[in-house]
Amino acid sequence: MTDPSAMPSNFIYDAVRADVEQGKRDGRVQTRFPPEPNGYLHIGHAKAIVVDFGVAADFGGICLLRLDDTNPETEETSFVEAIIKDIQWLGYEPADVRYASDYFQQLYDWAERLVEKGLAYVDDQDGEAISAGRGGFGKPGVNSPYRDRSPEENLELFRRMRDGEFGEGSRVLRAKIDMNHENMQMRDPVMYRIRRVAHHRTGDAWSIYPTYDWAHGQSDAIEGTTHSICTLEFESHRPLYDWFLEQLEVVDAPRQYEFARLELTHTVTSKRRLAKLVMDGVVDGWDDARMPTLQGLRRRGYPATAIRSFCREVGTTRTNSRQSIEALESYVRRELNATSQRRMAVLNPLKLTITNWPKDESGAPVIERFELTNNPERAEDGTREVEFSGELWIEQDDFREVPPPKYFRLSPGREVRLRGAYFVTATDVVKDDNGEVIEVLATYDPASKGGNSPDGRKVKSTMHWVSAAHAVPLKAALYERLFTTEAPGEATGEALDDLNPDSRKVVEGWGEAALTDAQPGEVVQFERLGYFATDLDEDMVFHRTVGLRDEWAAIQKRG
RNA sequence: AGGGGUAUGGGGUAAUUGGCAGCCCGACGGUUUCUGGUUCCGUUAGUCUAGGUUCGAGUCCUGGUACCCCUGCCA
Repeated sequence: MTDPSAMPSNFIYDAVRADVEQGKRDGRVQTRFPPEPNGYLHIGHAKAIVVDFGVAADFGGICLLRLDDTNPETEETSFVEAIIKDIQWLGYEPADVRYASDYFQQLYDWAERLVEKGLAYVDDQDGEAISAGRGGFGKPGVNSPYRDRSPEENLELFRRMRDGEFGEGSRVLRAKIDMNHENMQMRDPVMYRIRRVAHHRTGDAWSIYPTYDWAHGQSDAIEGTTHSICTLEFESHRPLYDWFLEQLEVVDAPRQYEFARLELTHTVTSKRRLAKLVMDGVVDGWDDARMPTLQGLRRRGYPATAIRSFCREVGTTRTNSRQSIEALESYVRRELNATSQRRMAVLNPLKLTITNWPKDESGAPVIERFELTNNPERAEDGTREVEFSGELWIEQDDFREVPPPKYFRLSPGREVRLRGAYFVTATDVVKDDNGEVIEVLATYDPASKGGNSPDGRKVKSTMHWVSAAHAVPLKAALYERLFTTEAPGEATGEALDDLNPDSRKVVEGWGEAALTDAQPGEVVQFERLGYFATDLDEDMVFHRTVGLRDEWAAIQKRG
């Protein structure tokens, strides 16, 4: 069990702690993460995973993965595989993998029991009639004309439903509760419907399928779940959850607790809308680095640890709220700053020529090698060797012919440091026919070798660079927000209206040779440019994970 | 309209259950720095509202207000 002082402070932990201290269920704690295998996991699921697995781990209990596969029309085995992988990537290992479909027989037997007790009946009405009969808010419902069938007749009809004697949609099994109940969920909810669709696991074995309400609590009970944690929209289902377990006389029944789901600015988590992005070709796929799916975030280079600590930090409450995407990014930066290797790369190259750079006997420019630190936060990461010569690439942003106020980088007459190498002073520029600067001429101070001047003079800026003769070509995918508005979907009701056409831009640049050693999926910091993840598939393509906090950008913004 | 929930600085979230409103993100100012990154320090600003109980209220009571969820044979 985790040290209590290190545990999150919220109502769920309070409830679980109270149960444990009172010795309920022998102090056992068991949770489950119950996704429907009809799509990929996204950042919203990450919070549920962190809560479900976290509570279990903190109290020395276990957490199962249960695929809630009660609707055969939308579910696929491929999603199951992806879900398991994503959970493991996040850093959790389910104590067991179960399926609601494992319990179809038990669920069916229990349903017969309710029929026999007169607590469930077969309704021959169609969906429209059932809906109409349910009444409305403040308006009572009316009993189905089939509500008072005898248990014997119901049992016979229910078995014939199971045996596939009736057409799809022609009959349902409903719980017999109260058509006048103030809670709509209690107005004789449907427990089984007829579906002549192959199920991804049970095939054609069943022609009736349990609904969420009938399957969920009972599955929890079968598994021995003690605390069934779900999101707020299921709150009104809780009385029904309890009712079923009570009628079945389950001892030590699980209890349901609801928390607010995670919402993020600039982020869509509706499965329908994400699917549309994929279908319309707006993104390359579910693992496109702009997608909020766990696969997308992983491809973008978000560390699983950052996602986990973010989810812990936002907490578990019953208050609907929306987190800013910047908050998530700040966790990503914190993690990456501590762990990522530093490399120099130039995305918008501008040539810098050192006019007083020496040549060797053959007339070729001298090549020097410098040892550069891999990570200033972590000395044990060591150094790497980088070639330096008189022809370099620097970032276009790092030079201004006419420097604005507070601009510290290179401009004519100003001296700056090339990181780890020399002090250089810009002396002149070369322009093209349009008057654009295409080359900067500079002189270097041989005494400043290694990056410090023996006379102790200071420079205000240190810039990154790559040697033109030694640089390797690379591509970088730069990302802007996929959605322009803060809360897509709110203004128009349709997220896709707010799409940002410039959400991805690919640029070609130059990087130091050491970048070719980066492992697929590894995130490196391009100094001053931000964090980039090496692509898993393509050669020398980097995804921008997040930028650096940039004070100069803030100065510019302020004007 | 009926039922169920929720309200704490700009955003998020705590408060030993009636006892000094704390923390994270951001913003701002300074510090450190061979990354305008990082570090460190500081500033800013809050209990939805109107009453009530109390020595004392974010917490309890009463009345408002705002927002969320519920009328699938989805989950």
